[in-house]
Amino acid sequence: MTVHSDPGPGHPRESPISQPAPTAGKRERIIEAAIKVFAERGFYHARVSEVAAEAGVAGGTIYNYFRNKDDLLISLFEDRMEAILADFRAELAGIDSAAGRLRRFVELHLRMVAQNPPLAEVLTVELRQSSKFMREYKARKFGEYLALLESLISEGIEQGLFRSDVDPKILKRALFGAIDEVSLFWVGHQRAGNPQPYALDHAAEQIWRLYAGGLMRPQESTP
Amino acid sequence: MTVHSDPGPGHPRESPISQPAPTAGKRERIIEAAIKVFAERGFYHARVSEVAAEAGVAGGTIYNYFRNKDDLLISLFEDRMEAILADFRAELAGIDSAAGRLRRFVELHLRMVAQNPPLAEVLTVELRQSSKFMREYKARKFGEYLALLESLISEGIEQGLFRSDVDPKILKRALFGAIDEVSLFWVGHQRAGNPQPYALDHAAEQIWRLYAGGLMRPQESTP
Amino acid sequence: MTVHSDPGPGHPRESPISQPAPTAGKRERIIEAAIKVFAERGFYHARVSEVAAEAGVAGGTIYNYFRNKDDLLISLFEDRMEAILADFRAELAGIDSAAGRLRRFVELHLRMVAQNPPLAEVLTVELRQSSKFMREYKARKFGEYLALLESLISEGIEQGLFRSDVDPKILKRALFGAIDEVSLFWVGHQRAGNPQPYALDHAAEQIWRLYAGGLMRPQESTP
Amino acid sequence: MTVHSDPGPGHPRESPISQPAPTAGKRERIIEAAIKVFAERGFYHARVSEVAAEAGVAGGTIYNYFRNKDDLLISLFEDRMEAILADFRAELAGIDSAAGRLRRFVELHLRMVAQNPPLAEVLTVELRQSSKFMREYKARKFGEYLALLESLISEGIEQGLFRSDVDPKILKRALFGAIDEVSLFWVGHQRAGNPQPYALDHAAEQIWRLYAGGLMRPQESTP
DNA sequence: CATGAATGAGCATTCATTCAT
DNA sequence: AATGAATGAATGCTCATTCAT
Repeated sequence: MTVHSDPGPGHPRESPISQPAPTAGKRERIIEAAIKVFAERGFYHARVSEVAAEAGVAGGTIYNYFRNKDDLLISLFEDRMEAILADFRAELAGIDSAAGRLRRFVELHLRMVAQNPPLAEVLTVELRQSSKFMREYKARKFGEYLALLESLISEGIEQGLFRSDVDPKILKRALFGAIDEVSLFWVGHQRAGNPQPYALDHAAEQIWRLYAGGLMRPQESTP
Repeated sequence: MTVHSDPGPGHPRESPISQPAPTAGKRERIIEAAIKVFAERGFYHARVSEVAAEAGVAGGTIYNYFRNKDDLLISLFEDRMEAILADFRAELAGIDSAAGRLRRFVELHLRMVAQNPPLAEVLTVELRQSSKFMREYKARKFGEYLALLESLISEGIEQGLFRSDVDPKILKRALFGAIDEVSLFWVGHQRAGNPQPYALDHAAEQIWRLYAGGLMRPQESTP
Repeated sequence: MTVHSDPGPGHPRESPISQPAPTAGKRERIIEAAIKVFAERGFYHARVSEVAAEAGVAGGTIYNYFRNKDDLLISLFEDRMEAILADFRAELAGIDSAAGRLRRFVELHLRMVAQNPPLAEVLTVELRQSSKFMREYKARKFGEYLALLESLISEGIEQGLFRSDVDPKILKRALFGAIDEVSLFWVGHQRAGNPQPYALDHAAEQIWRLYAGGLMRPQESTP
Repeated sequence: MTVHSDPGPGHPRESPISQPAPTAGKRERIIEAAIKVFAERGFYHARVSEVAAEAGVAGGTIYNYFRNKDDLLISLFEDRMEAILADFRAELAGIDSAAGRLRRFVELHLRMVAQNPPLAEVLTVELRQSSKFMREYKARKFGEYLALLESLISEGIEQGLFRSDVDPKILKRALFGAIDEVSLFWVGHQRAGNPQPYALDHAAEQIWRLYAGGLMRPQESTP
């Protein structure tokens, strides 16, 4: 499934019954370690040996599971984005109104940030840097996330709930950028040892209220 | 003024009368070169020697004007941010209504992006990475820009134009994030050789309409 | 007999009666694989895992039969040189004249090259490199081959067939070097996908004629 | 002239007047060091840092003059082969008879070996190994040396001095192989701390006598 | 005996920075 | 001030070897 990364010796994903393979979870542990280390030190300042130490494996072991440092970042991204997308889709499936779904999306993103700040940092900050190849890769993969967001806006328009003069191509980015920036500041503040600058659910409410007000047709009021 | 960077042999800013010193503009040329190279290759992939070549100076010359590579990025940031802030303040000074000023802010940011895409890339992308020191530095310096934005929102609330239940601390970040994301996608698209995904002034209008709708008190309509 | 290499699980050579052990031939398969891989990639570029793959065994299995990579090369050398020497001695046993035996030696060497080019490459090229220890080892083991050659020349002198002013110590090396160089060029040419630069039996005749002319006393003519 | 290697900062070859450039001789010193270290330890066992230490420069300096370790070997080869060829051509220019020229060639090769054993080792041993690219490169460059040898044989045939049934394509290799093997054994013996196994000029005489006897038409006698 | 995942020593190479000229 | 050759610390990656299963 992952094209660019060796699934690793234990091939954990391919043993459905899976009495824990000898290497079960090793790939996972490396990814977890990478998220932590990349978030703390930044991708370029992080040394592969630090990731290995954090994962409790030898340096060379990383290369049994990932082609190189770049591939570790990409695989991490792909792996976690897939899980997040699946989670989001499941959560949104039970909600009828486009407005409710969009609101839920905002909440879900910020909940994810609150539950796993280092992951949020890595997913949104680290991949902006790195090689041209990785920027392109990220753009592609990240597109799915934005496509989901765009579909929520488009649905709202189709349902006659949102104003018809909004451009979903632009507003999906505007909304994502808003959520992302609010998240990252919060995450950075935490890391620096400061108290929370604001509660994330308060932020979710603020953002949603703003966008609801901007998106909805005049007669609608914020739910 | 610049604490961390050597103003350089010509000290151009300090000789107000100054017929251009023999090295006048050398510091400036290096900064211009750095913007170009950092935008193209990313801060970590850019080599100091590439910046030097682009600026038409020898590698060692960079170090007559900047302490090190980090300092070059920071100085660049400081230098350009000051100019941008001064420009924005001048532009906004002539506008009365908080709504008009906020709208103008969005337009100015996107105009800046359109006029100098590499600068936009460097200012918003490159500084997210880098060392802990630089992240903190950026947060501080960047705060002025956000403070300006916050003041515009706060004014709107004080003037009774904007809803009183919005949190300017959060919404300034939401608005900045929205503008930034829309900008960066546009910039990245351009760099990749693609046609523009959207016109930036159309984007400015969309963003403004959205935020206006969300910020303004119900009885107000988008201008 | 083999001091430095584990004869392996089947110990085939030490059980003279022995119906082939379950692993019989595994050591042999590894050696064959090593000859192929070392010839193709060179000893230093060849990876042990490549040899294992070529032999159809797991990487670790190599180490049940050989101490390490160096030992694999040495064992290969020893093994094949013994077989070659036995073959040569048997072939030469039936020839009376020293001249005929020397001529046959040249033919046998080139026939061996033609029949097994990769082996020829490994035996003569790869062992020149490698560690000091291996160079010395090779010198010793290889000496037997040269000793055979020297004995043929010495016999010719004793028989009054060859000139008495030739130095067998030097000429054995000269002759070996000549045969070897002619062989290796031919082998390299083949590997590169080129057509044969010359027929090896033509080369054998040329070399023999040259050495016969140079070695034999004036009144003698090439047999 | 050298295509694949940076001639280095001082560009010593390009300053014909050459008051010693600041880096004069640095490239040369590195090559000398490389010859010594490669001969002692073998190309693959030699570390770049050892070459640097031997040359009295920092590790990184090597890379101001050569692209990488391979390029150092190739450049070394090219550099010295050119000098040797020029030397040989000059020496041979003053000799009339093909036989005399061929004899001189043998003497020159062995003289070169005696004067610079490490160079002889590197030129003939180290380049046989290494990557496919280098093998091909060597074949090309080394061809010039062999072409000179072939021309000497061909001339002898044309002059009616050598037998017309000898194949210069094969015999040039046979002769080179003979000289080379005799040389390398001598060199290896020296390095191992043993007394010389034979005098090199004695070897030259033996080889020449052998080839003269084999090449010359029956009525000719060795000069 | 066979396996192959795990190990970690080893090393070429890069590139920011210095400093003699 | 400007230069650019020299420096050497820093690190990603390879691959021979081990050993638990």
